[in-house]
This record gives sequence, C-alpha cells and structure tokens, in this order.
Amino acid sequence: MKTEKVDKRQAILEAAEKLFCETGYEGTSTRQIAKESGANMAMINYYFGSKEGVFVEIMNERIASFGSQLKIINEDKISALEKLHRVIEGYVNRILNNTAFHKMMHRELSLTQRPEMYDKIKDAMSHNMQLIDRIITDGIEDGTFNKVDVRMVIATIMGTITNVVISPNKVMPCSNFDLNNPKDKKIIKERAIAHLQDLTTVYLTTKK
Amino acid sequence: MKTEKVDKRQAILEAAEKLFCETGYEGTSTRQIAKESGANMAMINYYFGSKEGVFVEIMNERIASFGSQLKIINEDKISALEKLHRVIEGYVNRILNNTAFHKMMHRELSLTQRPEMYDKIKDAMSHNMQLIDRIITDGIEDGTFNKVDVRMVIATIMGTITNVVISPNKVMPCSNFDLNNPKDKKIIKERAIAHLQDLTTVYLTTKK
DNA sequence: GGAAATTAATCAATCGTTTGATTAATTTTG
DNA sequence: CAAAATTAATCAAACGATTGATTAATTTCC
Repeated sequence: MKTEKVDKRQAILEAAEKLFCETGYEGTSTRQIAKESGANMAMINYYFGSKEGVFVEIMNERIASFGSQLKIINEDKISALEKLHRVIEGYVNRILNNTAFHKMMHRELSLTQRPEMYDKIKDAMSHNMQLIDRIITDGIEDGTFNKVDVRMVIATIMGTITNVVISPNKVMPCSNFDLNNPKDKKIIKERAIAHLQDLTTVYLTTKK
Repeated sequence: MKTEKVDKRQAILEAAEKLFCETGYEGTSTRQIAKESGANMAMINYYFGSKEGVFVEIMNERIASFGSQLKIINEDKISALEKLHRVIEGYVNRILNNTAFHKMMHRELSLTQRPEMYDKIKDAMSHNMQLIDRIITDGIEDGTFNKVDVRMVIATIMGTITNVVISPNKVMPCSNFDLNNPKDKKIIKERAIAHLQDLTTVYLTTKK
C-alpha cells in the first residue's frame, strides 16, 4: 500500500502563506498551520526552526522570484515612455497575480516590528523604485519628459496599484468586482494598466 | 493636596491606539495596554467589555471626527478643479496628521477578519470616495474635465497619499525624511499636495 | 540497520477575561 | 447635618484556554 506522497515542507509553506495573508502573522497559530497543511505541529519547527522561520522562508522565496523578473526592460532601445509603460504593465500584472501576498507584505511593512523582514521588503521595493526612477530621470534629462517630482510620480504609480489591490471590493470598483474571480481580475488589470499608461503619458509628455 | 486627575478610560484608549499602531491588534496584549496606560488590566474590560471593544471605540471616535471635517467644500461656487484641489489638500493634511492611525486602519482593512471593523472603515472611506467621485463626474459632465476613468483617478489620489505614508522612510523620499519630525512632515505634505494638484490639473484639463 | 521523517504528548509562558474585595465618591434617609 | 445606603472606580489574584516550542517514541525509507 502506497500512501500518496506529499511534500510536508511545501505543504506547510503554502498553508502558512494562505493563513498569514488571511489573518495576519500574529493572528495565525502554529496549530492552524499544522491543521491546514495536514502536517504535525512539530514539523514546523523541524523544517523551519520556528514560526517566524516559516514566515522568513516565504518572504525569501517570494522576493527571490520577484527579483528574477525584471531588468531586461532597460536594455531595449526604446523610448523612455515606452519603457515606463512596460514597467507599469509588468508591475500591475505581478501584483494582481499575487494579491494575497502583496497584502501581507504591506501589512508587515506597516509594522515597526520584525526589523529583519522590514529590511528585506524595503530592499526589494527599493530595487523596483530605482528602476522606475532611472527611467523617468533619463526621460527628463533627454527632454522627452517634463520636469516633475520623480519620487512622487513613483508614489503615484505604486500607490495606485496598491490601492486597487487593497481597497474593499465594494468601494473601489463601481459594481461588485472580485479579484479572486479571474474574469474580474483581468478587467481590473486592463483598467489599471490603461489608466496608469494614459496618466503618465499625459502628465510626463504634455507640453504646457 | 489634589492628586493629578487622570481619566483612566481615556488613558487606555490612547495607550491602546499607540500600541495597536506600533505592533498591530493581535500583537498587542491587554497587559501591555494596562502597563502603558497605567491602569489596571481589569479596567479594560470594565470600560470597554473586551479588547476588541477598545479597538472598536478607537475606530468609532476617529471615524466620527473624520466625518465632521468635510462636506463644506461642495457648497462653494467654485470650479470643479478648485474643489478637487481643496479636497486633495484636506485629505493630505488629515492623513499626514494621523499617520499612525492611518497605517493601522489600512492594516485592519487588509485582514479578512473582524468584519464589523471592516465595514466601518469601508463606509468611512466610501464617503470620501463619493465626494471625490461627484466632483470629478460633475467636471466631466460640464466639459471642464476630460473623460477619464473616475474610479482609477480616485485610486491614484488616495493611493499616492497612502503610499507616501506607508512606504519606508528611506525608500520613499530621496534622503532620510522622517514623518515624525514636524519639519519633515511639513515638507512632505507640501510636496504631496503640489504633486497631486499638478497631476490632476494636467491630466484632467489638458486638451489633447 | 540507520538516518530521516513523523507522531502524540507535554512543556512553560502568555493570552484575554473574570473574580471578589476594597476604596472613594455620591445619594438617600432620618 | 450626619449617618446609612448605594454607586462607581480600582485593584491583586486567579481563571481556563491557547500560544510556540520541545521531548521522546515511533514509523518510513533507502
């Protein structure tokens, strides 16, 4: 008799991420994680040392996979505006494909606790920001873009996307959109991308 | 001899708000609240019934004081753009004067738990959104504003401000700004207001 | 057979809450 | 007015439940 093989380690990671997203780090108990993953409680400490170890591992994996996604954009011989539009598209897609994690990340970021996590997230975000900063700054220097408050423009781009993800379903969109519904998610994605591309085009390139 | 009169009820509320902001709801114990406020632990339940009761009370007071701040704007006989600029100014000031609370609110909003709180926050935000929505929609209808994705513009305005508040000190601004430093806060406020007013002016009124 | 994986049982610590008693202030009563 | 009765505020201690973590025994797998 062969019982179905399940990777308990992976099961714990997935269950923990789901629960951390739903009820927060402090709000999730190791017993819940064990139950949800189908593993024994002791396995959590066996594989990850502690509850926080699970959390750190989730963050590390996520951040690592994020880092490998970008950086190709800046090699292309395209205009600054086109670069920016590609970054927006990539950023919207990435975040709306990982809404639960993104929520969790922002929650963790707004806590002064857990400095190690804070620094990790900060570094990951900082990398994205520098990419956008470079594109816009280059655009300004070569005269394609208006002179704007670059950091605030970045705050606008990132903030808009985060707002779409975090705001309550019934508040943000007109009717009852649900980001868990793939069809709705696609619509929201396209709207966000179209809006941000239009906004940046008008704001950065309109001659006064 | 008159010992200094301290309102324990108020002390608990203030201590709890501070701690909830810093370490989150689940991350704060009733013992911490008691210690920080100088009140006995039992007073928490005596006055508010439960830990959650404290939280609900904080939210109610804040939301109530928020609600009494707006609504005068729409009576003035000024242009849609000017109305919008006043709303932006008010919104930036309000949020940057209550950064800790605003962080806490967003954290709570991103949790699927505590539906009562969720609904309260949602309603409060919804009110603000409707105000902005009305202004922009009116502007579009009377031809002053371009036809834009209104809800996305609102997401941009709110998201930008939230991003400024939540993003790590060392990430968002160029150098080491600190929102707890009044001087820095003033600068950030002015930058955010100037940026959003400029952005909305260009985006909403530029004729293509 | 031996290392790795998994288990049930248990640990001390902490959680939010409740208790019964005490003090201080206020109201009622004679 | 002053004694008695009532109420509100505060306290130390303890409650049962749950927390994250650990133990020691057992099973699985190569």
